[in-house]
Amino acid sequence: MPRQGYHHGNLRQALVDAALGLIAEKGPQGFTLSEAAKAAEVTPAAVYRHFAGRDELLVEVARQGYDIFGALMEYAFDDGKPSALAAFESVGRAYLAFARKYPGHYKAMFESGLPHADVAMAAQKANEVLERAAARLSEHIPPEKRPPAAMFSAHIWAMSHGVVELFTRGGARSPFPAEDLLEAGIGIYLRGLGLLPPDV
Amino acid sequence: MPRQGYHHGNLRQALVDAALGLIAEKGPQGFTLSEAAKAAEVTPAAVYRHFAGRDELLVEVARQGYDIFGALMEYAFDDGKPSALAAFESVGRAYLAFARKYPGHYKAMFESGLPHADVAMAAQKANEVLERAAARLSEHIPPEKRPPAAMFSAHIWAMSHGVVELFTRGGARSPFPAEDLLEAGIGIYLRGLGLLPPDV
DNA sequence: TGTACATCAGTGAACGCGCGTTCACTGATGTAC
DNA sequence: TGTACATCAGTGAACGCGCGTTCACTGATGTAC
Repeated sequence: MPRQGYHHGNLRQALVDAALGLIAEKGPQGFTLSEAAKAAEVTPAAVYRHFAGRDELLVEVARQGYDIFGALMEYAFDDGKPSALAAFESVGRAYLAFARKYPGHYKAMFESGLPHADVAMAAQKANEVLERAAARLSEHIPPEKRPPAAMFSAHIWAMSHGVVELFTRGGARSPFPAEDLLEAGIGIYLRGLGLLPPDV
Repeated sequence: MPRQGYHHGNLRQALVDAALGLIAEKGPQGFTLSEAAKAAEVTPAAVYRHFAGRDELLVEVARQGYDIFGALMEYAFDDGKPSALAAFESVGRAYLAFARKYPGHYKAMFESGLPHADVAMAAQKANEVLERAAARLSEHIPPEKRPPAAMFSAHIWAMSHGVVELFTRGGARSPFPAEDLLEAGIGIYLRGLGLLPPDV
C-alpha cells in the first residue's frame, strides 16, 4: 500500500500518474496542478515538495513518455532482426501501439508544445531509433536512388502521427481500423521505395 | 474604418479575427473570450451580443476554417485538370499551404477537439474533395489491385497532417523544408500505388 | 528496548489573478413624421 | 430639414470559481543514544 498514514508512499510518481490520467482525458492544456493533487489525494501545496510547479510536473510526464517510447521502439526494432524490412514495420506498429497504450504520455509529448531542453533531448533520442531503422532498411536500395534516411524516417513518422491524431480519436472517423490503415500506408510507401515487390 | 465611435462596424467578424490571432499564437486552449474581446477593443460582455459564449465563438472560427479549406482544396483540385495526378499533387500542396497561411483556422479545426455538429459537417465536406481526387486518380489503377479511395485519401491526409504537426512548428526540426518533405513523401507513396513510373 | 530529538513530507488557510458570465444601464444610430 | 423616439450594440460593475503559488504550521518517521 503506497499510502500509510500521514506520509505518502511515493507522491512524486503518484502525481505523475494522476497527471497522466488527466492529460489522457482532457489533453495537456486541460490538466491542472490542483486536480492532479486531488487525484493523488493530497493538498495542492504538497506538489511543491516534489516539483517546482505545474510546468515541471508536465515536463516530467513528457520525459518519462520519451523514455518508454524510446525503449519500445528499440525493442520493436530488435537490432534489425529478423530482417530490416520486418523490423521497420514492427517499429511502425510499435508507434501506434504506444499512442494507444500510453495516451497521456503521447499527448504530453506531442501536444503540449513544451520547449523544454530535457524533453527535446529525449525526443531526439527516440527519433534516432526510427532513423537507424530507416538507415538499415535503405541499404537495400541502390545508392544512386536512395533517399536520405532522415527523410524517409520523417515520412513514416509523419504518417504514423497523422493516423494517430486523425483516426484514433473522436473527430474524423475512418472506415478502417487505424492499425490496418497505417500498415497498408507503410506498405504502399515501402513499395514506392522499391523495398517491396510491385505486385500485390 | 470599421470602428466609428460608439458602435463597432462588424464586431462579430472582428472577434473571429481576434480569436484567430490568439489561437495561432497559443492554440485553441490558450484562447480566452476576454482576450479576444480586448483584442477587438471591446468589453468581454459585448461578445454576448454576437455569440452565446466562448465555445460558440470557437465553433465559428472552425466553421469558417473548413469553408476556406474546402474551397481551397476544390480550387486546387480543379476538377482533375490538367491530369488526375497533377491535380492530386496540387491538393496535397494546398493542404500544407492552408496550414501555413491560416494557422489559427487550422488549429481551431484540428486541435481544439470540438465535437460540434456544424464543424463535423464542414469537415466531412472538405474531406469529400480529397476523396473525390483520390477516386479520380485511382481509376488509373487496375481495378483488381485498386485500394479503396477512402483509404488512400486517408493516407495522404495523415501524412500531410503529420508533416504539419511535426515539421512546420517548433519541436522536431526536420532537415528538410516541409513542402519538399511532403511532396517527396506523396511521390513515393504514389509510386507505391503504381501511379508513377518506378524509376526516378 | 525505550526515549529524545531532528528531519521534512504534507496541511490548511490565504493571496491575487483572470476567467466566463449576468445584469441594469446608456447612448449612438436609424426611422417616422 | 428638423425633431421625437424606438432600437439595440456596447458599457461597467459585479458575481462566483478554480487556478497556481506562498507560508507558517504540524505531526509521522527515522536516528542517536
